[in-house]
Amino acid sequence: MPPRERPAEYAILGLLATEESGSHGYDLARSFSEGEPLAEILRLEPGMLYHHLKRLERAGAVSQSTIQTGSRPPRQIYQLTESGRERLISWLQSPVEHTREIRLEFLVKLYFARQLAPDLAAKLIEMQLSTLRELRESLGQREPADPFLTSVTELRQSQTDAAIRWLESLQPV
Amino acid sequence: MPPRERPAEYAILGLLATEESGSHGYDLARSFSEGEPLAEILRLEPGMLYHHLKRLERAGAVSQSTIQTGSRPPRQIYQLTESGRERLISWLQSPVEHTREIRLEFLVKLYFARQLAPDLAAKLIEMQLSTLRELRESLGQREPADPFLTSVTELRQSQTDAAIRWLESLQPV
DNA sequence: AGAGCCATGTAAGAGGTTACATGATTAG
DNA sequence: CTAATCATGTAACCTCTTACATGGCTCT
Repeated sequence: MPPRERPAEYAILGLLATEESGSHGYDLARSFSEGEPLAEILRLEPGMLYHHLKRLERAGAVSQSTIQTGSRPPRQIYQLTESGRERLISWLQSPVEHTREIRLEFLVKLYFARQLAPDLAAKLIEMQLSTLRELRESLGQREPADPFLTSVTELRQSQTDAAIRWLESLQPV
Repeated sequence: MPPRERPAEYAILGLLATEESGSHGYDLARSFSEGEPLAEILRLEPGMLYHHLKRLERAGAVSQSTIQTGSRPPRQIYQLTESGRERLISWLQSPVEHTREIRLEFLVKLYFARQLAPDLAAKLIEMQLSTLRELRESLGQREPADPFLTSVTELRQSQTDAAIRWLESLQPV
């Protein structure tokens, strides 16, 4: 699981973190369907959901057990493992590096950080702020010759400024 | 070629639009390599570049001719067709629909619109502004019950506001 | 009786990344 | 003589999207 972002998988871990007794695919799918807050920031079709569950199981982040339900297809119950919980927590404690990742990755982190531990959310916001402030600093120091690249930099600065101001507005919570 | 964005293919068309006599893959690749302004907004490795060229040829947007260069592998010269030019122009005249597409798609449009025809760039900026203003309007009318969704909406509003202000700063040009 | 829910997936394909294959030529 | 440049690609591998397959059960 290590390589990249894959926010969907962490969202699954996040959902399982609040379900002591585990949960099955169809159940998790509901959290990603229309009307649910998560669906506003992250879309996840059944096909991919089941795919991610298999991957997480192979990676040891969740454990799987089968429950017969009579006539229906048997439920695959997934539970967060200790290793899975550690990965989740460590992910929730790392800010995203680019402004464009605020809209998806960071929002997912924030959503679960708030649910699992409010102080974790506060720390996350603080770290994200200092990351973006550093980024903003480095954008300010560029001096491109090309007028087009000047515009590009100005766009990035203004997007980053907006994200910083938004984060600051969250902070007093 | 119709379905989706694929800004890289339009960037190729854009480069060919300023080369009456056509250009070959290796040559185009230079425009996407480090130090070039395009590389700041769009990365394109050789593998994908050649792949796109084949697609564009199949779609009739470029025409291909082979030139023997003695010992080296023969150059494949690509030229923009009339149909290709029409697609490019029509693409340059359509604003992007979401704020997140400003950073890539819109910047590519702006880059080539400015090079090909300044009045086209002015029109593009104007249309993009009205699209984003409409979007901003609709974001302002939401009233989510959930405090988390309120934050999400505030983030989107602030990002859209920043993009609008940036576009306005471009306009007097 | 038919619609929609439960519950799991597979299949096909679009689109992209990274790395490598080839083989001559030119620059240091 | 070695490294980089020219010039074309292929191969393997991911990720995600969309659509469908299966088949019983529940509600109206």
